[in-house]
Amino acid sequence: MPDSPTARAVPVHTRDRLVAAATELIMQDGYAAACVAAVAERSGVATGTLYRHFPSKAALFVEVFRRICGRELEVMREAAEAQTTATSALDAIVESFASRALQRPRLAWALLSEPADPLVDAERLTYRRKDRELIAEVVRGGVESGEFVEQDADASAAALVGAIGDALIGPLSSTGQSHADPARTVAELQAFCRRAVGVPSPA
Amino acid sequence: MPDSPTARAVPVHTRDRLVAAATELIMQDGYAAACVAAVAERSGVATGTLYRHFPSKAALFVEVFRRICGRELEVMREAAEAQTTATSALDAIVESFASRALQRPRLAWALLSEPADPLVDAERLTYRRKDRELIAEVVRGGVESGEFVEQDADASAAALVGAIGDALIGPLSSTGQSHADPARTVAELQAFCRRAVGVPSPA
DNA sequence: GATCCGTGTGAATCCGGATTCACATTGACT
DNA sequence: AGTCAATGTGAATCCGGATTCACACGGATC
Repeated sequence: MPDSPTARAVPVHTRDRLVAAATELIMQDGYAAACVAAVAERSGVATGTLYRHFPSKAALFVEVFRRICGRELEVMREAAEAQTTATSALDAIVESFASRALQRPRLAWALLSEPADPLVDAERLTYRRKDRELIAEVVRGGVESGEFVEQDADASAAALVGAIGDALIGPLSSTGQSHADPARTVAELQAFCRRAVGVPSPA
Repeated sequence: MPDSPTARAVPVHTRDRLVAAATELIMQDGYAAACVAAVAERSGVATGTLYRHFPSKAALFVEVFRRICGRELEVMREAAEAQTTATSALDAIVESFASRALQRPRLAWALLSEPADPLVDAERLTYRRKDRELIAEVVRGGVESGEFVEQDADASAAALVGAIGDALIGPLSSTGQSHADPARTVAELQAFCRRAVGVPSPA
């Protein structure tokens, strides 16, 4: 039975190759470098082919962002849910976010603040909102359990998202300089966040 | 002595008019709406004239950003220096930043995170760094005086800048919805920042 | 084997701005 | 008056991409 219908020569749906190529380009050189021509070339297809699978460049990248951000969010959520206290959940979120951002700084920057199409920006905001919601959830839990002081969970969550993002990507924004000591940076940030939500000082 | 040399018919150096027009456009509709044609029209000159005073559009907007951000920074610095304790200085910075950002949300967003030319982005980063330095200074003071707990002032400053920015403009990012209760938002943010640097709870 | 559909091709085209430039105008200085 | 520098004009031009489209090609269906 040569060449059965289901066992085609690993064509790997072109659509997926396009998404993969776009993802790689963003990881390497950010959104700016991810022009249609580059994506097509990297996928081994012509530029026109891209439009057989996506109505526009923006649509392709919305999908790319959706996939990446979705996974990131899931990782954070799982990290948080594996913990038993709000404090350790907060630590876990920071740790998760930080370690991944520091490993792929370019990607982190692209995801968090690199200029992009309006459609892509909208997608970014959607996920940022989800990040806030996840953190707000943790904060609410901490306040209820008495681990954290009384506070407006949504306001704190917004501030925490900003703090985490800026502390990690702010300093190295687009310029390639990395943090001197990642572990220390993360620890410092965790301490900051704990204090911010009012975890009693360990001293 | 009709028409003395110094009393020209209020020409108001065209250069300044261009800067003013560009500033107004940014305040109203953000960077995206500030195209060369619009700036020129609003200044009452032709597009070509812009290039008599600036080598490029980016150069014009770098100057615009420099002026605005410089003033904002100065206001924050003065607000901080008028205080006698690090805690009140931190409060004053947050209050200053917040009240101004909430009054001109569109401008705040343009200044903090709207996509712009690389040159303009670079200017933005310069001022963000200065913001960090100002706050780091305050944090250092607080740590020394014992008002704040021991911490890495630079790391905390980066996180604080992010927290303040996100808490204020994050939620309303580009979409016109404003904060329900500005005063409450500011108070909540001040409390967050105090806790974050380890000011002993007022309770 | 005729037709159709899904897919691929890539040069030509379109598009939104920024930028240029040949041509005034005006005031200053000789 | 004559020259020059500075400034203004705005239509024409340029430019970096995204997007289109007329033209294949293979496999499936009838």
